[in-house]
Amino acid sequence: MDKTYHPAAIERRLYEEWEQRGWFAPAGAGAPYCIMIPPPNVTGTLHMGHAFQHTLMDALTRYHRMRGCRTLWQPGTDHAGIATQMVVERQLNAQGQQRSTIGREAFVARVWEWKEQSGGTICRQMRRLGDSVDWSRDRFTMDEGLSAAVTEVFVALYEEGLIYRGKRLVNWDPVLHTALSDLEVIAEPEQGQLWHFRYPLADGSGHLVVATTRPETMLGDTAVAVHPTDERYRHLVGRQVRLPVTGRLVPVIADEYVDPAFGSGCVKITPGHDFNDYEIGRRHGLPLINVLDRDARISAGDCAGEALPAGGIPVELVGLDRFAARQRVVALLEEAGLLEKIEPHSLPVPRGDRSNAVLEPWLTDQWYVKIAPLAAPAIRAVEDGRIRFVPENWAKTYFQWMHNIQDWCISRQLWWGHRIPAWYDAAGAVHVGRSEAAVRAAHGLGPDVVLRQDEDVLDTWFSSALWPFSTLGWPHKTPELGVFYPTSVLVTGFDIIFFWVARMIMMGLKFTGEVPFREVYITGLIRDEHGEKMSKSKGNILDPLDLIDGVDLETLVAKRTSGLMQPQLRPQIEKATRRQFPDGIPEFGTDALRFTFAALASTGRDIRFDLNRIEGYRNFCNKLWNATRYVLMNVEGQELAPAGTLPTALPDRWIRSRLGKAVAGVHEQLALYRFDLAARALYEFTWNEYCDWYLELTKPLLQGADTAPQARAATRRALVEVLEALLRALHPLMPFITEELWRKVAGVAGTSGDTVMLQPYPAAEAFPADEAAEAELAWVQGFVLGIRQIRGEMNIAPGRPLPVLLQDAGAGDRHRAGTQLHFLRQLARLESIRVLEAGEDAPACATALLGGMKILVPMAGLIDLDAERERLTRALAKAEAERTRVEAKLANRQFADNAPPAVVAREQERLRAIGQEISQLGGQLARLG
RNA sequence: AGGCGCGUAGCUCAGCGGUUAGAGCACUUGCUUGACAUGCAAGGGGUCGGUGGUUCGAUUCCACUCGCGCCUACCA
Repeated sequence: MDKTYHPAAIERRLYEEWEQRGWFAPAGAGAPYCIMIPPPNVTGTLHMGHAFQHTLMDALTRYHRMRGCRTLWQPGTDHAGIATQMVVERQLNAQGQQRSTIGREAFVARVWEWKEQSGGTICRQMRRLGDSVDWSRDRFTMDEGLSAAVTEVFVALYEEGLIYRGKRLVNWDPVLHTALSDLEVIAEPEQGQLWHFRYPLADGSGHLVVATTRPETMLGDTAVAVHPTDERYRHLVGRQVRLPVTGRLVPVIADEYVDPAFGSGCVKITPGHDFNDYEIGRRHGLPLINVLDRDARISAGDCAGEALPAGGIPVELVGLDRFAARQRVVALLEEAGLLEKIEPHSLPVPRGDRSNAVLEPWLTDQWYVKIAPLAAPAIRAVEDGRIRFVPENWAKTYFQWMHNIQDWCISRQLWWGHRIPAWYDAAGAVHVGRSEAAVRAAHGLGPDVVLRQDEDVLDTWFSSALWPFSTLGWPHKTPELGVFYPTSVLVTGFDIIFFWVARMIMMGLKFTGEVPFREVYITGLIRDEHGEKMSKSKGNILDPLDLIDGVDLETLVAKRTSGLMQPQLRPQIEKATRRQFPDGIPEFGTDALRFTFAALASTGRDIRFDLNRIEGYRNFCNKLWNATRYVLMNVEGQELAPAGTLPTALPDRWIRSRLGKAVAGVHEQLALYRFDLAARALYEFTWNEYCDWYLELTKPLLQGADTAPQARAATRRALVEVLEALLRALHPLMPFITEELWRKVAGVAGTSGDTVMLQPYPAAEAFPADEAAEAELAWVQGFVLGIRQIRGEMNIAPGRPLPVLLQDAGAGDRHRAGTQLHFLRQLARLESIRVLEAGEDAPACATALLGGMKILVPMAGLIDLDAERERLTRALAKAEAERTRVEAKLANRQFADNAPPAVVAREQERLRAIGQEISQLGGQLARLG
């Protein structure tokens, strides 16, 4: 074995073997355990958030597989409609081509090409992460089977009246030319202006003032609204104003919606271009005028397809972009003397989450899912506990959204996606069915009738919502569906609770009658070391593979600065990257990365990724590697006690007891999804107990001349057995190194099996608690620590053997000093131990306390008297302060009367012990003079 | 506006109604100790954001407050 661990040397080889031998596929007849991967964008790459979640999913998967479950981690990708279409369109544009000129069919073919070309990236990344997904079941949302499920669901919902087509205001992206759902809109406050315009009353008796942030939409105003109780305007309600620029007459109406305190208290109402105005328009039966085209340029104006009522839009405005039109409209009003004032005003501006374009509420025909009937059962499923959120607080977020849920706009004016299964005849009547043939058959439409399929595709999330059952073969009643659905747990981030989690619950319940998963474990979001969200535009992204393999600075800079949406950010990103990683990133290996993710997975919702952490866990890998090296060096080719031999040596008994407790903790924490605590339990056991104490304790046993061969064989057995179990316990978190080491150790341990991943996960009961051994070893540790403390603080060379005297040793102490002598000698580097008889005087010594006993190190030639005096004085002061505290506590009647007796007793014992300590320290100090 | 989260050592984070609040990293000191310098040993460092309350006892529970952040909705 190498002296240090080199992950690159083993990772790929082991993964290939796992995959080739089919070990990821569900096997056996155990209880089913299933996790559905949140499908990443097929043409994307995995970022740190994916790597984090994959680590947790794989840990759960491997853990349950080792516990004998029939375990399926279902992989796959989604087609990411808008994102993918945008990428391919950009490629096209770069070649001087346009989507519109090559046509739909050719374009979709190009997208498929791109998918084939780039789709392998994610699979490669997942393999490097060690993901034990069943690749034979890999699925893609645009696969035939999954597409059939989409059609089936669409038709069924339509036939039940839960999908409808309607002309409504939608969030329109004038750049991508598609409708978006509410969730795809990002509204950030931006600095704008509030324009105050005078709208003359039709009878010439004056004017009223409206305030608006969007002057250009006044071309489509169909009313002015005031609050019904607003005394200033009450008399105007029912009268008419002449809309400037267009000259149309519009009524003054009263509506509760108006806030009299804002602006002038009069609101222009544009039902065609504002969601609130749309509602007001409906309440008051106002006409609806559309003044924008699909590019958000001023159109000639139409009234839901009808001719514009009296008064038109000036020709000079038609065709102007909305922002240019805004300036012209303001100028026109100013020229007409109707501009009262302009105020600066901050307002939320809706932008598309992909295009970043300012969206327009726009009147179009779209398909909607009527959501309330689906939401109600989905709410109940969480309320009654059929689905449990972890941490449970996220249920609140879920409920809040579900209770206010709006109908879901599912049609997108894109070419890449599931085409809507609806056909129109020449008269424009719509027919929905599983295929054109089915539609013709169902409606008796002969071949002479021309049918045209709806041009639109479905929201990508529509197909993602079916993922838990469509991947298992639904609508067919496949065996897998029967075994693995409902799935066990969904692991995902809180950012897609609405997009995905809620919709899966609704669709799952609707189409299978069962919840799609029993638990939802919501992870935090990985951020950079400053707590900033990682994003391409911030230039702070890390590729998980770069942490695994390492990356040089130039490559890293190139990665972070290429393909930027805003190229002007390049210099600052480059500078920051060079500052943060002057030497690039070293190789850490997959296991170190995975252990880091697990250790960071606490309940918080922001997780800062700190390179120092991963470095620490790389060292941990190396520690484990070297511990194994030590074990093998001491065991290989040597005689071992037969398996099942119960250990008798104290260290062997102790480490098994400690392992049992550590393993119990891991089981407990994993059941709670506390990967951080599970990781910590394993880390601390491995490093602080197995390596720091146990391996050191085996040295006198194995290397000392005074140990019987049989005893050595027994210790070798314990050494190997505990390591073997530890490797199994660590495997779900660190699959590669544990596999490599386990294969070396298993043979020696006499365990058969080709792989650790199919071995049983250690049970705590296999290593029962041995409290006597723990107490005994705690005494040894206390002894050793006492000596080390003296050594450390007195600057005594670590190698120098010390003679030690024991004073006030009880019977137990005397016995232990005898039986554990060889351990004390080795670990504390003792020359000799002598027990002082009662009344026997000791020379000047440095002192350590162990229970009632004093451990004395004679000072002659070793110890600085002043230093020891100072040390004792410090300890004494500390002990006295403590005594004061405890005394005060016990003297308090309230405490003595009210606190539980056990607590009071503990304080009394504490007082006794501290009193003893003080007298011992005081005596020792006095002796030093 | 409503909802939620966070604030503990220099940094990143655990923890918890009851001994002296922990870890990793960083820091100081000493070590080529026969697995490991990606290591070993010792050490320094915190009035647990603030105020008030409940309690025998609060870092922990409650209220208020300050600071930071997120989500949903949104007044033209």
